[in-house]
Amino acid sequence: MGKQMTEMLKGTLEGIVLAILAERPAYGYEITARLRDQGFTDIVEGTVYALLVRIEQRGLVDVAKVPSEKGPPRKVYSLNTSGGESLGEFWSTWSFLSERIDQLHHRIDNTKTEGD
Amino acid sequence: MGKQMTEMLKGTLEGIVLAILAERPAYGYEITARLRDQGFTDIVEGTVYALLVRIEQRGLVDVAKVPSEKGPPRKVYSLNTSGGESLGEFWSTWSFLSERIDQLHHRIDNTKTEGD
DNA sequence: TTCCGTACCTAGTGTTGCTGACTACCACTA
DNA sequence: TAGTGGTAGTCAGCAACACTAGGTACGGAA
Repeated sequence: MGKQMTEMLKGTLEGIVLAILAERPAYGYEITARLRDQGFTDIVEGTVYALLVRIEQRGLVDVAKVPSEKGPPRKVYSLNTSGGESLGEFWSTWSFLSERIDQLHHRIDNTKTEGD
Repeated sequence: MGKQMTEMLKGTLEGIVLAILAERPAYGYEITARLRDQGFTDIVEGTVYALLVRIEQRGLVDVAKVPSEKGPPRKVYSLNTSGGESLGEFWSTWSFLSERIDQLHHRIDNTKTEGD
């Protein structure tokens, strides 16, 4: 997907992962797989794990170790109250940015169309 | 606006500035002012100038020095063909990301509402 | 035993926006 | 003359974050 996507994910990937956890608890390997299913094919595990460490240290998630039949124990993350608030802030920041960028997009379309 | 916005602007601010230049050519100080008018109150001049240097080095803009009555000469930037293409890539990357995040947002709303 | 899929972790790198300065030009004022 | 404020651009250093490119560990299949 390229460099542009990489840069654009900064700041949004955390929100995306929080949102995924808001749907239901999940562990790192699973989150990576879900991201890939949703089209973020280039996201690598290392990125997700580092992100999970960060949000755990900030206390946005609760962690439970669950044994797996197919490998090492899973660290299942679930969004707690603090994480829910953080997700709320993410949505408002995202909305702010999203609205302004969409405004720009439409203004430029008009500029092109009207040639003014 | 906080740290979250700072991170989220990484990767999008360049596209925003390209979009502003697509409306009409502008110089750094003016771009900063326009950004502030549009609600990006915390964006500082240094950030914009550094960004302009980058996109100039990548050949996305043409530059013209125009004397100013009120200070040093202005560097007026205008989007060239290459910049237009880059802006196009920005829109497609943005659309991709935007769609997926909005999908997540709606899914979570449904999760909350239906409580399932 | 070796390989593969699962599951997690880490050191180092590059890009980017911010902080907090600075230079330079001009007009106005004490 | 010196000082102030608005305009216009530049720079060094910092923090945050996604990526690169590895690594460990477990279990089952070849």
